[in-house]
Amino acid sequence: MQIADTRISILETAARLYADLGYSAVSMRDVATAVGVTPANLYHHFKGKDELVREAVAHVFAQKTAPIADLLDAQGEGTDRLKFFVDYFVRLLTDDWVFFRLLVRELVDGDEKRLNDLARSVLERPFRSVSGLAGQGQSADERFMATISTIAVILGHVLLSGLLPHLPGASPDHSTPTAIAMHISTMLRRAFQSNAKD
Amino acid sequence: MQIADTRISILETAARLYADLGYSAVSMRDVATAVGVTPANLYHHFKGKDELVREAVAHVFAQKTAPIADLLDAQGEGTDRLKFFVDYFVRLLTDDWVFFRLLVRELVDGDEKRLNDLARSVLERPFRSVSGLAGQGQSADERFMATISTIAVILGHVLLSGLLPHLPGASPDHSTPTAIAMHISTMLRRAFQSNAKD
DNA sequence: GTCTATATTCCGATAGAC
DNA sequence: GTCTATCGGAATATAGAC
Repeated sequence: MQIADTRISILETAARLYADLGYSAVSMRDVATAVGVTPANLYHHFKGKDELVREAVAHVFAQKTAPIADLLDAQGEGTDRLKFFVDYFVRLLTDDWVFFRLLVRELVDGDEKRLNDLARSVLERPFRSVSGLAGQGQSADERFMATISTIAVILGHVLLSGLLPHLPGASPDHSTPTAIAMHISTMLRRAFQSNAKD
Repeated sequence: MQIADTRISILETAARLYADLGYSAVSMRDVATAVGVTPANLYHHFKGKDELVREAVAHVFAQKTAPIADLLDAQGEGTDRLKFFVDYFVRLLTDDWVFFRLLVRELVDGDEKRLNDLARSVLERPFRSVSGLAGQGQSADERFMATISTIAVILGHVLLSGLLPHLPGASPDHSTPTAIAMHISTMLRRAFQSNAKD
């Protein structure tokens, strides 16, 4: 389309700036300048900064999370669905720096309402899909914790990826999505498969 | 001591505010008011906001991380040092919300220099101590990744802990430090012990 | 729907008295 | 070492023309 949809342009530019610098570090002027409009224009499309932040975050989450559960559910029973989820989720977080940083910012800064929105819009469907993949022989509590651990280890790896070059013994190969995903898959398989007793 | 050390008081108050709200959301006025001094006083003790932020973060990290490696190294060979580390680190992150949030903020927002400082001041010594605990029979690369995974799963669990009540199947017991630490220890033991082949 | 112009508040930072 | 007073600029937000 030739006529740019200003509202969408504002949302995506704002989301990128918020992801990089944090909400409070980005002014309405900054967003307006980056989009190429005046600050007053932003107030035509959004009530104020709070609304712009909320809608920018929701815009990114809505775009990125819709495919996750669909792709998971489409996997046949014969495939390694846990490995598929790990590969997909690692790749999503490492490839889309905006999504990852907004996700972490919401997890750290979000109040109860925003955490609830986050749970329902981003993590609930993948959570349900993964719940059945790990620790089938265990109790409901153990399966719940195993699911959390699966998401946690992926999130933690990506969060630490920027730090790896500064730790002793690191090599560039350790930060690649492929290496991370492969390591996590192997680790989770060992941890949660066939553990009748220990 | 009766005479309050204003500088220390500024550092600790600032660190708490920065942890809760983020660096750019907290003004020098906010810090001064919370401490009970005037904004001009802050500029007597620190060159400006940048320096105050850096020193406040460094102050918290220096206090909290010194005991970690010492305690780890003091553990005898016969004890379960991996379990000890997991218990200690989970407890540290869950009990000290200021430390945890500052850590995550530095991981997400830090530039190369700050990440390097973070690696050396906080994570390098525990990293070395943990490196020998998991996956003894494996290659250097595998042990490196296993160490990262150990820290990652703990970090991820704490990061997700605020979200658990909003996920299906959760109970309050899942968010307790004891339950988290126990689950992670069991998981890591299964994942990294005695894996000659699979 | 986008602009110009502006109101009002808040920001980081400094000068100088005590 | 702490204060009062203040500067110059940037923040969010609004009014009203086009």
